[in-house]
Amino acid sequence: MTARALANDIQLPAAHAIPEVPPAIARSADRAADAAHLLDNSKLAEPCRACAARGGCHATRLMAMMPGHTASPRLHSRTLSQGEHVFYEGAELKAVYAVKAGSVKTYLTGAAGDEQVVSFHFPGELLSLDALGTRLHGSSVMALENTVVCAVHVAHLEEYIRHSTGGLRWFLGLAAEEIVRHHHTSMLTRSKAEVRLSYFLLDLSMHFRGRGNYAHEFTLNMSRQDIGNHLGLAIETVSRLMTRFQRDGLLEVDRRRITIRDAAALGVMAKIPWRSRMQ
Amino acid sequence: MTARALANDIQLPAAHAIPEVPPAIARSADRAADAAHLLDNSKLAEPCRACAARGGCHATRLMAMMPGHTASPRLHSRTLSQGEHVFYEGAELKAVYAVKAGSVKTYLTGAAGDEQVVSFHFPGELLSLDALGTRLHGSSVMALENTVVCAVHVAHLEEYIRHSTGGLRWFLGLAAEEIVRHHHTSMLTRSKAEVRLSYFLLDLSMHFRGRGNYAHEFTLNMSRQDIGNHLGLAIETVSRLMTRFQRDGLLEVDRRRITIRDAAALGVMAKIPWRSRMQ
DNA sequence: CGCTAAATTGAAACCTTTCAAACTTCGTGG
DNA sequence: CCACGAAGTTTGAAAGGTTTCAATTTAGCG
Repeated sequence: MTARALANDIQLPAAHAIPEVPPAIARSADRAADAAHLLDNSKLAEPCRACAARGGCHATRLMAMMPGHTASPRLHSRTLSQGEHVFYEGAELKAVYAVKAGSVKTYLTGAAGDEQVVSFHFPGELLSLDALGTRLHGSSVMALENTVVCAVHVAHLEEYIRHSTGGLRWFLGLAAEEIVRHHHTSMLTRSKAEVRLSYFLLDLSMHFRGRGNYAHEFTLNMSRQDIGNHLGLAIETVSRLMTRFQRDGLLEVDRRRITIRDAAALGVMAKIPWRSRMQ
Repeated sequence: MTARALANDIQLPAAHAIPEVPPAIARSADRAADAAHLLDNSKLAEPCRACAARGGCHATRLMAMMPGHTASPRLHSRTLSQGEHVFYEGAELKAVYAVKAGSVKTYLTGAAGDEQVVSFHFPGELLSLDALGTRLHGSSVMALENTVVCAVHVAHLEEYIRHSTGGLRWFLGLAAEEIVRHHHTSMLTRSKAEVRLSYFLLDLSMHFRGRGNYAHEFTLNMSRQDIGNHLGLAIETVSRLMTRFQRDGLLEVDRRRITIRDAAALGVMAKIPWRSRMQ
């Protein structure tokens, strides 16, 4: 692998610039997280309300199953700065995490140290579901900005699914949703660059709309590098397409600020079927 | 969309050559399946034993939860010929299906009638998990050869997860496995054609090995068109790569019969990490 | 045995990546 | 508060890989 190729990969912050992060390090990081519970909730509750408005916020669900959640929920929360990790691939699963505020990226590390951004996650979404089988994290999660995550012990999750009303249905729906998302992204494999990027932007737009924000105006929390890596495109291609989309009046780009001007045309380009959740 | 582009899409058999299959049709097909239970089990049991040997056969799990499974399991089974559908996208979910014998492909239908092969499934695997949330099938499933599927009512599945020992753990693992598979395939998005195809062949090889068959010699149940569609490659590219792989001594290709000659080299080409389940 | 579908092979067009360089932004330190 | 350096982004030009178009060969089926 050339140095050029590596340049398109994720850059770990200096403190974590270790070729292979040993499980021991990751575990100690998790222990630190456990110690950082009993956090101020005034700020945490805010994004959850936004999620609840949507009715599909998984974080709210998880909050509801925490002991004493109504009055003053004692969450096992953790704040992260940009670049900090929630957990590393290979680490032991100690809890399922929900994003409370901010945003994160999930990525895999290849044999050659190269990395692949699998997905981005926003408030209300769960993070470590892929570890429920092996009990080892199959991916790493890094904060894209100042972020708050909430940890729920797996035992609590299992109890909730097994005994709570609607808990099982909730989880079945969650699993199904994950698979459907997989199906959608797999359609991008055969698509051209413009389809991938337009789909990505619209998907993001719908995410923000679902959270009660403007759908046509938002800021990208991730770098061009992350976008390109995630979509399987060179960052130059992403940049060029952004420019072209703006030239064609589809959207306005100001650094990481995106304004969608012609959502319909963008939808046609993304080849989004009507039945899809993004209409 | 040009006629040429459509040529790479799935061709429905004449009997089903309807642009949009109405849910009514799909539902009647499901009803026919329900009527076709009480099937001969002598042949059905065989692939299940093979799965049981592996220890991870979901069909076996599901069989175990059927009433009276030990002596003469009364399975809601259904036999399909090549080209027949288990269910169509948009149809109401009536049961979760497991492949008992044969093989199927799962695909989505786009707005323009174009289609995308999402995955292939073999004995022991479950099919309609993506419908557990909406209770509507999010994808269509077609038999690639003479195939037998077993239907398990969702209520039974839920009861099993909730009350049976290890049932929940089993399902959590299943969901996690699905997500991990998603992660792996998403790595192919940014890969070149040779990586995609070599990964596909090795993945298939491991599938067969897990089922007690030879890992280095197997036959492709699907057409080049299906392979190309699934991998996001033109069928010509698939064909050319097959030829090249053979020329380079990586494998031998005789029509749909594949013999892997140099699995190590193929693994290097596929960039498979050591920790992966495919070693 | 002939027809039709599937698969293979060749050549040109197209798209994306790669290489290279300039430019902008942001954080840090003077 | 400004300057500087590092990182991120944009833009151009050439190289490479994949698709498309076209034609041929092979296999499957009635």
